Amino acid sequence: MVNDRNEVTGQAAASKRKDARRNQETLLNAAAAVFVTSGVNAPVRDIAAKAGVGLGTIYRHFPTRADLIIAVYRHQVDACAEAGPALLATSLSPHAALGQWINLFVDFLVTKHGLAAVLRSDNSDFEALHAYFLDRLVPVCTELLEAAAVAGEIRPDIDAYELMRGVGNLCIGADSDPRYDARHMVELLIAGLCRPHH
Amino acid sequence: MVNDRNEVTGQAAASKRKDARRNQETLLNAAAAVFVTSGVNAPVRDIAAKAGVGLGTIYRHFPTRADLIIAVYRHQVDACAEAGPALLATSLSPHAALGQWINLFVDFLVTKHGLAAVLRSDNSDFEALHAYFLDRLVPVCTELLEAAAVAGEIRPDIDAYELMRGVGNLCIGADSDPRYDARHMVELLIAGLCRPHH
DNA sequence: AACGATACGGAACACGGTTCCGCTTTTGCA
DNA sequence: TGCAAAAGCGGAACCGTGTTCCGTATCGTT
Repeated sequence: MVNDRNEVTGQAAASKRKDARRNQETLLNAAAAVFVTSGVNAPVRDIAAKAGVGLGTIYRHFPTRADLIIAVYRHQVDACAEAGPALLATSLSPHAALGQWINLFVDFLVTKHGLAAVLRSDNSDFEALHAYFLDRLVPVCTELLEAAAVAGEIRPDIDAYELMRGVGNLCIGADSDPRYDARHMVELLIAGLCRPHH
Repeated sequence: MVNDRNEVTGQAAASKRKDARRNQETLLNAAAAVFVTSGVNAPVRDIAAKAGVGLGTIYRHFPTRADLIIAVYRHQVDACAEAGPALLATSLSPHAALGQWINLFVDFLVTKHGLAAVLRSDNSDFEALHAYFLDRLVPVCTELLEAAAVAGEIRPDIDAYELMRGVGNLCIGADSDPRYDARHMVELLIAGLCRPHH
């Protein structure tokens, strides 16, 4: 098996034409740059322009806007996923580890203008994005939750998927509104996880 | 003062032409119906069709989609606002009253497919909608929060605006995803409001 | 050098909100 | 009652977006 997986989201691509690979790289960079300055909702055309590339090129490399977003943020999501077990391995209590990990996740979402909103767009075009985040992050969250539950620090009936969605939702519009501090709300939510005291 | 306020969102309109008033009524009903079946994001054209009316007609009565939404839900928002003081006047503890009131708000949001998302759309077209909800509900929430804080039931540093936004955000996509129960997350958030126990 | 496969650019299409304007209905006044 | 101005109406047209399609250009192999 030669392993030149690429499909769309996989990174390594050994077998494509040279210009194709160069363009994909260019696009990823252009997209990242545009996302930073104009938010994740920047028009595809803007990205094409920034990359000096035609629309067709974008859509061959990334069949859909969401695929482009996934590709751009793949690394960071993966990094977040890997941080979970790492935190659990420290001397932190499981609940503290969970808190830290959620913080990482929130940082990530809040940093990318509009990403949280896009994640939750009921627009079916973004199912792929949604799915990727979930596939990667929910298992990690489950692990952390379980550890904290076993340690008796939190209620044992919390569902990771629900929690992730809740946190993700809380981050929507966190930039672009100085009166709303998503971190604060997330903090409250995490506090609410603790066993109700008698 | 003759009080035939109407502008756009006010209901009573004594001074318009008969057909105009009839059409406005028709539109409100058609919109409400379409919102129920197709969600708040139904295309304006669908509403026009349902009402048997041209696009121009909609836009004269409601300069923007958001204005139409406001008009349709005005009553319910007002009812929710009025429920706040009423709950506080019962024998419930302030924190319980707050919980009930938030429940009312959540019910309202979750019932209308996509309303919560629209409320938080960073699309500037919906500023009016956003503003109306806030103007009406934040003061009530503030009152409830203060009462609970004075009673020593919750942390005293909770901002009503932030809380409303948080709750609103948690309700996004609550329908259309059986795995996500917004009420559950809101419950956790409200639990997180309680003074941290030593 | 030539040729087939691969990739490219961007015009064209679908769709949703919004604007514009010529036509119709209502109203107020003579 | 008759009629002109005012108020409304319908819907074609416009704009911004995502996505598709296809003729053309480029690559890499023979």
